[in-house]
Amino acid sequence: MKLSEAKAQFIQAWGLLGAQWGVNRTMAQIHALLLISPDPMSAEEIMEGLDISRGNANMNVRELMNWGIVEKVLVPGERKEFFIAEKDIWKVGTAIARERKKRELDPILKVLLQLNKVEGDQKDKHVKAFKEAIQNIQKFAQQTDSALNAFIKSEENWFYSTLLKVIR
Amino acid sequence: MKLSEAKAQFIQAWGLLGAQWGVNRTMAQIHALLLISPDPMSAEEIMEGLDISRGNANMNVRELMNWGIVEKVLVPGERKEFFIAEKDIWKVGTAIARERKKRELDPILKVLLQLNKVEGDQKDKHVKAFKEAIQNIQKFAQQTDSALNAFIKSEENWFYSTLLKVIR
DNA sequence: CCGAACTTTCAAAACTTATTGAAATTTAAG
DNA sequence: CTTAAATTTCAATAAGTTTTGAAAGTTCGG
Repeated sequence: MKLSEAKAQFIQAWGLLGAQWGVNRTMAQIHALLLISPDPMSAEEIMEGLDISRGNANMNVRELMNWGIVEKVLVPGERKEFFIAEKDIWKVGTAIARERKKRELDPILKVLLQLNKVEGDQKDKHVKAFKEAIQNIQKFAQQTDSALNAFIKSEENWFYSTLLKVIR
Repeated sequence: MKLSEAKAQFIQAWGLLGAQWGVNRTMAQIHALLLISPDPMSAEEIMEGLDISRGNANMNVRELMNWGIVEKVLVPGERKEFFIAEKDIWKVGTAIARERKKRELDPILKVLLQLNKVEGDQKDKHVKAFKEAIQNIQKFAQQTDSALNAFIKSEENWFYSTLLKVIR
């Protein structure tokens, strides 16, 4: 397989994956493009590489920076801005986990807490079924929350353990 | 808070969560409705409860059954079909994990395997960057695959440990 | 078998989300 | 400063997804 073909395939696959994760497809594709690029890329290069408009490129690069997995770098002697992706995929994973937890798990935990306050006769089977369901879900959600927090935090340990390997 | 209000809030929250998980909103809402219902519900009751059309209800109930988290039950003396949701939320979690792994992780693992075959001069920095990126992602993807498989399998253990608690 | 009750399908319409591109704004070199 | 290059914004539009509802299909009691 030729490099150009392989690149195209990877960008496509990463884009599809992103789309299913609620990340917009272009955002994931830009990330893919930067992941496999040996050098920082300019907005122009991204636009050309993916055949997208300037506005689209700008918007999605910004969002990737918000997520903390793409950075702006300045190339000496160049007026333009260049971008690079975080190449440690574990960091990317924890960044995604952090964002999604914020967007998804945290709000539902808040709602579940509220819903425990439902009033009504314990003997009413509707009330009983509701309370039971909410409590089970809450228990599960809290377990998931703990697991995710551990994963997100693990980034630090991973970083240090990698560092240890390098300096030894 | 009144029960009716609490139900509406839960259905709404669960629907939003589903939407962000790439599950269609109505599908998640039907699941929520069934989760908190003390009795099996008919297509009519679902349509009325969520104010959706017959077609929409039918389609999404079927999909929930494909995912293995909703079942058809027959109520003696009734011509209609009724539906119930899996109430063990851990099972629901593993069912979702299984589906998403199938839809998302498995395809990218396949692509990554292919992409290792890229040909080209190892000294070309483009080739080098590409191979490195792919290998790192592959490693991470395989770790994730193992973790998910363990989680999906854990359902059995969970089931037996719950059973043990009950029969003791 | 027949017919009524029920379920499924699917094309068209409604709704949602992403993209474009041109205008407005910002930036930095001279 | 001024100017041109670069970036950002955003209204219009395109693309994609979900929902509806009526028609077709299925099932079952009599």
